[in-house]
Amino acid sequence: MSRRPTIRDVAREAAVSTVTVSRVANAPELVKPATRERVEAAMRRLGYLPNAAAQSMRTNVSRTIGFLVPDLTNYPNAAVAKAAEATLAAAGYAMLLTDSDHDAAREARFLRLLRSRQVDGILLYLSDEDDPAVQATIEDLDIPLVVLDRSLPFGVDTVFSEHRAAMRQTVLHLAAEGHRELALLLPDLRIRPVRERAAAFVEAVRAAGLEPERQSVVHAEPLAGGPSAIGRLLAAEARPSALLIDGTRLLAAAFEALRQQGLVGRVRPIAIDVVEPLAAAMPEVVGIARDFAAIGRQAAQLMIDRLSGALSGPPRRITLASRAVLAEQAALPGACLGR
Amino acid sequence: MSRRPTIRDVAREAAVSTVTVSRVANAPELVKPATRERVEAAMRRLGYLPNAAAQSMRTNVSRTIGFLVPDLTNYPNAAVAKAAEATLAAAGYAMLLTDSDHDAAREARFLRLLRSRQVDGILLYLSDEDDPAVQATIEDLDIPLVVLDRSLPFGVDTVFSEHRAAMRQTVLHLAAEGHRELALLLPDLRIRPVRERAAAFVEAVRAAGLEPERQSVVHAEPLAGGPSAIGRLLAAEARPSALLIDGTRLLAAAFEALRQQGLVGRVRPIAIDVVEPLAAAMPEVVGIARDFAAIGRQAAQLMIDRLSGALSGPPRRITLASRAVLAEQAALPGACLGR
DNA sequence: TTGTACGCGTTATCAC
DNA sequence: GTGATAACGCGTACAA
Repeated sequence: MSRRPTIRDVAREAAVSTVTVSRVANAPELVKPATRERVEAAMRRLGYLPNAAAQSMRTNVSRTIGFLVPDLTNYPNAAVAKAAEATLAAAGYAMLLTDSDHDAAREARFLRLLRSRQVDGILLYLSDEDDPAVQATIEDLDIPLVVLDRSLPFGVDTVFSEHRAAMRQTVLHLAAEGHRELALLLPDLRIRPVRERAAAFVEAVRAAGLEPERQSVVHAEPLAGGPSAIGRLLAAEARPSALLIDGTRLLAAAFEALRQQGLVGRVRPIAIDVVEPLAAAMPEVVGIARDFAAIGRQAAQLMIDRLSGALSGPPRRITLASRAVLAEQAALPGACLGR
Repeated sequence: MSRRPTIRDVAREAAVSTVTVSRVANAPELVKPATRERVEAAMRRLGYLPNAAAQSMRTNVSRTIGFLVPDLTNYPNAAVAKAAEATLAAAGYAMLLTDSDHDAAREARFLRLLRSRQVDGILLYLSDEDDPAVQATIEDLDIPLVVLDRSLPFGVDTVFSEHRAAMRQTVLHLAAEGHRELALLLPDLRIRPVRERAAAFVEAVRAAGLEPERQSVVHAEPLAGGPSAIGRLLAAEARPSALLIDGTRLLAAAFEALRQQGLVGRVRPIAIDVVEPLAAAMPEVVGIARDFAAIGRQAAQLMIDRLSGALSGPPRRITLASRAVLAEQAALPGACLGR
């Protein structure tokens, strides 16, 4: 395992200067075909690969994008990351992925780390859009940034999801089915989608003419206090007849609570942003879905356009729709899930 | 947005040489405290961050690890990647993530790309362990490689999962419950876990004394032909009474087929390697589980030890267990899933 | 069409 | 304890 071949080795092998080798790689049209072939043959013979670190140093461009997510095992994060990676790779960019595990301190640290690693831009899923330290770090960034579905108090390129219409549709649908008590179960996070959904729920409940004091919005930790908060909700005398649940983890917690209290089939579960294979397995449960691949593609494309200069000027804000997909209650197995 | 400060700017600001600045960053104990503080102050004032590309060029070390997965939206991939990233980050390594989307050609390409990006090592989930081009690319690699649960015809550091014991246990359990016709549903991939499970199933069926010709192993594309292959299986006259299903996607396809044929509740579904929140939502379905976080940690640690020199010598093979977790059939809602 | 010369930001080496 | 200097691999003026 000897030293890896450099541009100089190739130059020697092909009996040209390093400049010519560099040109064969970066601007082949400037090199006479015969010379080019000689150089390419030498490259193949030696197994030459350009040294990205050296290129990056020389050009001040790494063709690498950082992506920071709160939790990669959360399906939306993974799906968006996957689509973004594919789009970036097609444009010649690699993706440096970091997972903050919902820790704002780690987020600030990773942002600096990515910066120090010379990434050309950052795609960002924040776990707390209010955190001042993180906000300050972001504002200090001197590279393009694309934020995913967060509201920040300054202008940034952002890919938003529209959450309100689908929520409204879902609530109206449930009201039309005769549900009089609804509950919305949300993770306890300070992020835009949670806030939008809560606000839209309250509005929609009013629009549907449901008694406001019999509807509830519960913020729960999916893992820690989640199940018990849900348990309390279900034990209340004005128990909801339908439960809108945000995310796969809370959905699992909700099922557990329903099972424990023998309420399966008596409370209709409606899932928001649920992992796709699960949605396929239990379509009767899905309420609101998003096209995560499209989100990832758009975010990556926005980044690519910023870096290529195809897009310049003030922060761009893209909004993608959510979809309400509700089966008829009549067609539901409802009573049959769990125990 | 002016030029980013370099080590020279800091040196000037602190009235020392660049060497001293470098030492403050890399070997602070060699610098007199007073000097060190002056330098650190200058760093903070200027917002200095070392240029990773320059470091990498000088030292030939990037402190970056590549991770290639077949599909990031597949829960096991994401969970392993997350744990690996956390372990690597704690050791000062960043993770360059690529997704081959189950395309062997892309795998070979990404391996070269990672190499060209000067990653110090590669963690590898292969989508086809038999592909000769990929195998050749791997053997050519001159950096540490940790393979995840694949059998390759040459020695490599590998983190395996043990699949057989749990499969055997599960089959015996089902036989004891009275099931006489079993079917195992696997993705159509040439990878070790699929082969191990198939082999263990055949063995276990024999050990349980079940009639071999009434048991089946079906390889199905999760998306394309999957549902129809499952449909045929269920339409056969010797229809299985229990279905062991590998992976979340096939599980979804299986539910769809069961629903279509009105067999929900008459065929017991048993899931292998299923996404965790789904397992929490439908515990009655889970059959075999693995600790993906442990897998990711072990793989990352193996890599770190290779790079630090803590581990040297012949390829290391680590094997982690699977867990059979079967609820009693009597306690199952069985008859109640889907419609 | 090709080559010479230099510098990107950092660290290893060796001298002081 | 600190500094001068060279070198890492590459791309780019500029010259030929």
